[in-house]
Amino acid sequence: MRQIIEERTGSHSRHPASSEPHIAHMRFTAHATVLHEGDPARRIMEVVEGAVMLTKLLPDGRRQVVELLGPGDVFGLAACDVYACSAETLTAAIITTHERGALDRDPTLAARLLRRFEAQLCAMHSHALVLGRMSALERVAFFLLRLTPESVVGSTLHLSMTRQEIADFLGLTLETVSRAFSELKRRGLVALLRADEVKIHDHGSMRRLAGAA
Amino acid sequence: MRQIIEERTGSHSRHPASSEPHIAHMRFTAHATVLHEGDPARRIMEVVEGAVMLTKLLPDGRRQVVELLGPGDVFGLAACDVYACSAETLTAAIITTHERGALDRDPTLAARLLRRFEAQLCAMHSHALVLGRMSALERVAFFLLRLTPESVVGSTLHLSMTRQEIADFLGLTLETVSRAFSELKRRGLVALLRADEVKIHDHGSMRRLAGAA
DNA sequence: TCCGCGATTTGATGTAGCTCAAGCTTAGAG
DNA sequence: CTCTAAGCTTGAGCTACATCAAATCGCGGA
Repeated sequence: MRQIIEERTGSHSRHPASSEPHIAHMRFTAHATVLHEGDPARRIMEVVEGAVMLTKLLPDGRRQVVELLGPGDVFGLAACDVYACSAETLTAAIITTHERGALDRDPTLAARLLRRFEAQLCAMHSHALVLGRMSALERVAFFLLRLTPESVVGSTLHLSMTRQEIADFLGLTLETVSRAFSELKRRGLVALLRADEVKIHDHGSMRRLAGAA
Repeated sequence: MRQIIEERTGSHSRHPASSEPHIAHMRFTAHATVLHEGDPARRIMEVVEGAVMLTKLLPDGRRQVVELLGPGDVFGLAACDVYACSAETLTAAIITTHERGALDRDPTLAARLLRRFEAQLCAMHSHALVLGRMSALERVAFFLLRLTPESVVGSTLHLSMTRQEIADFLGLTLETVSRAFSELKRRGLVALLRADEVKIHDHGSMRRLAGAA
């Protein structure tokens, strides 16, 4: 069905499409680097399948996971001519790319990306509220409720992120994230089947914690 | 030159275009509410002139200013069918609106908005890094360096926001913002001509504080 | 099965920024 | 010019989260 041309693994996949502009889809393993903040921004990318995180670094090494992406989401953006964020896969993933010029030539593509940008911008607005104004417990509750439908298997959520990655997404430390999970468990709002498998028991309380958003 | 049809003042201007879809441009005074979070999302809006802030509220009243907009920036977005943020003018402003359906019909408009969405999404990514990982002093330095060119008069910046608004943008309290201004002044990085007029003396140090971004 | 290592949890202590509480500054009205 | 009120600054103490430091868990390989 889908045209899969290349297989990329590990972290050796820097701006993979730049040298082979004809490639339509690329397959990545989990924990692969798709592109680096600061590299020349040649193409716009789209998640076809899997999960990707966008990160930004400060010179001293502090990291922020700025966005979590699922199928349909767009990345590889640039304010000037270099990528504004790095992108890493969280799971095995399939990525497709578009030439930047194609946005002007292909109105259908433009319309689709426009819709997706709107959704992603709204998600960023919510995230700003989380980062700027919510307590640690509220942030973790919000995070669990916002996990993509893809990560829900039966009634349990599968987190494909470490505590450190969650912490970097929520603007916390890994210890604080861990304590928040324990506190939610202690209060009976969730059960931790394993470190990366969560079952939500009390959706109402969780939603109240997360700001009823 | 520009077609100005309506004059709106104060906070009585709720989704002003919804009942008069033929209106192209609207003029607002400073501190006017352009639209409310949660109202039906009928139109997409664009800042023509002036400055607008987008805010989100939590049920208990905590507020986050999620985005600061200048000429060309787009707002009035919705993840579902209601506006995700409220919008208030910071200065006198001129706003234009587009029917949501026009995005599909008008490829030129779509292309323009696409470019702007990309820029705004990149700005949100930076803002996430600020909110999630920067100290109070760094946030304020970042804020001062990112003020729109419009607010720069000669060599001094004119802040059209109160300490509370800046605090809500940076995820701080107004006291902490005030202390950060005082600290920057004490260190000789800026001069405070008035509460709302700042002159940057040491751009290098400011840029270093703001993460050299 | 046992071992080893990375990830997680938990505990003890430190601190940046929040909260509460005065004063101070400034612009606008009378 | 004086008065007032809104906004700003500064101080003192508190608290949520960070930091530092051990355990403990759990999975892949021998």
